[in-house]
Amino acid sequence: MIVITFPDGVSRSYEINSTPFDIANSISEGLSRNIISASFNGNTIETTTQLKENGKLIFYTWNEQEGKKAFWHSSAHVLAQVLEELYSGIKLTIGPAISNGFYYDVDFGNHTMSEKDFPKIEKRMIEISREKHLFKLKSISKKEALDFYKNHKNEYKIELIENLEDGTISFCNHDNFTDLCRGGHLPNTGFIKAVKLLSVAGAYWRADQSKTQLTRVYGISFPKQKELNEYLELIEEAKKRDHRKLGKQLELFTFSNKVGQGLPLWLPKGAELRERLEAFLKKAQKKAGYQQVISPHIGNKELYETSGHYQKYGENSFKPITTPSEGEEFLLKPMNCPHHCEIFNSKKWSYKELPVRFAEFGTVYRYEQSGELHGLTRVRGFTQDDAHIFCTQQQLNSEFKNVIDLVLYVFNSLGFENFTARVSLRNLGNKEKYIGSDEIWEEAEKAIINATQEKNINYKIVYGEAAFYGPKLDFMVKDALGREWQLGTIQIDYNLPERFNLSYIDSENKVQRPVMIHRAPFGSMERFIAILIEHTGGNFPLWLTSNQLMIIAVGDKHKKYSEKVLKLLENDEIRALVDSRNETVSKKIREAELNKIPFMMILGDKEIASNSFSIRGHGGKDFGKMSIDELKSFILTKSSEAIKDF
RNA sequence: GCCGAUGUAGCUCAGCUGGCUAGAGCAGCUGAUUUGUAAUCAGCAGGUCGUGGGUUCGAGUCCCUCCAUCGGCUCCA
Repeated sequence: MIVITFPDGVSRSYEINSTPFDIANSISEGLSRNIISASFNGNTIETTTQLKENGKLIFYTWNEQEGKKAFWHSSAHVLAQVLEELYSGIKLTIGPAISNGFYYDVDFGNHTMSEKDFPKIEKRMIEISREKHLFKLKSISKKEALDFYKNHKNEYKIELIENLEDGTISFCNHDNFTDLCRGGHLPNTGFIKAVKLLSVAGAYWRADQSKTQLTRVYGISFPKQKELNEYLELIEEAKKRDHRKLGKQLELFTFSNKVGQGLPLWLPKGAELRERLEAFLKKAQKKAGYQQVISPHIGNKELYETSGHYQKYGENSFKPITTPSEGEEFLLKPMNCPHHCEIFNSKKWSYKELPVRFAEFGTVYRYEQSGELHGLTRVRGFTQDDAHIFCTQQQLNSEFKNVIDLVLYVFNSLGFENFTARVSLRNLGNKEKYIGSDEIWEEAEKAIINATQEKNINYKIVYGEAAFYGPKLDFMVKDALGREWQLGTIQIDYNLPERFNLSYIDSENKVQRPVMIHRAPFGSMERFIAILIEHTGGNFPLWLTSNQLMIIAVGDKHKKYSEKVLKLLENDEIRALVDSRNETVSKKIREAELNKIPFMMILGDKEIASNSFSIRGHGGKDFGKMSIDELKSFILTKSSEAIKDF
């Protein structure tokens, strides 16, 4: 007998070699029907794995992410089976589950594959699923595994197996299909009731640009057709919140081929929104002891050679600008830090003056690869809400924590609750990508992790995401379609102070090197606004929106009165507009709705006579009648409730 | 940059296997209407069918080049 412990702490005894399925069945038949996957002592296992020792067992159903993973991973096996069936001689590589669905990377050889082929593949996947083939996992020796794939001439699988240890290798079979796999499958294919292939894309083998480009087929599957339909509807809804679409609709920004790819043009409404956000941050930064500085849009090439940026990025960026003077070269500013270092160097500093914090909404230009450009989230010209803090080693921890507070203040003020904090460290296997000694890096990494822990922020460590000059704490937020973007960032840097020979005089009159913190709570104005648009669906907070109220004059004769009301509101800094066009009230309401204006005032004979005005909220909410004074305090209160001072 | 897809009026979209002068709705302009909580009516104007080349008697439609956009990959100071 073996003792199985369940997540609720209850333990029960079972025959040795019982499977998770047997155990679930002993609890309830319903459970056994729903279990998709299980984990035993922390390892993912099959529902048919025989248990041979005491341990902790967790069942996974479709309701758990783990269950979905097994479901989708199993679906990837079925996809691979169909692809092999339809395209002879292709080579399979890997086919994992992802957060929404699965993909399979395939070397199609001479075959071509496009979205037109999806329907027949989906159809065949469903046919196979209906046949309820069991997923059978079996251990296999390294030699047998290698022989199998040598026979299939599949160099990718061979490479994978060569990196595995003998004794840990398994194959998964279902129907007539076999794949190298470590497990985590459905009991049988019959669970898969609905399949949708989503896209084809190129993907490099082992994520390495120098290796073969494979074809990646993305898909998603569900236990019920209804759930697939709901998922597709959800995607359609999410696409309506796409900032590129709303940016056009709400006339916030545009692009022009004549101006150039990835170079956003801010329209009046977008510019106003952006300036309001800048003012919001400037105000908080002033309280936090920052000083504004201004630096030019170009800098001498030497500046970036000193910083190391030119060596690192020069070849893949905008080329230097030459001048009539022989050998003189300037670069379009790709970052603000070197300029701020030189601002720091403009005088001699005493330890008594530190920390010094230089802030600038600095516009920078980077030649991003054409395929990477994406609306406002990835552009070639953008404005960072940048600042650099120069401090002593002793001040580093508290300065870092203050910056965390500022970032959290910004995120909270804008309703970004679902962010993740990422500690971005070096890829230790690729140290030549980074400048600075190990000691310096370790010190900086320790400082970031300490400060983050002291602030009680949940974080995950990701290797290989550091900047080349130092580690970072990044605040990641998802867009409407679930893609993750880095917004806020805080970076510790011991390297640029060295390279720019920054110094201050300490209390013992000795020359010391300051530490530098780079930070940008928004990240960039462009990306932040893009994500803000997607999170709010274009319904910006009242304190931020350009137009808070639309005064809708019922007829021509109410125009004058409307304008008088407008003046009164404007006196209290309420942002309103008058719509006195020769159109019906319904049409004017409709347009205010489409423009996502938070409040509408209907102004006609009745209102003028009673001196109270009918207020409608965006979406049709009726706020009843208000006097001008009531309306003023209503809007001002609502507006200030949403935003607290730093 | 790479893989795949797409590109028709300011916007959203029709235009079947190549065949009359390229269509519609919204927006715009003009006029009528003076309006009460999500589209008043009529008329007008608006397009080198992304660019350049080719095939053809004939190209929005087929082929090639380039440009841009979209989904990924790679990259992201």
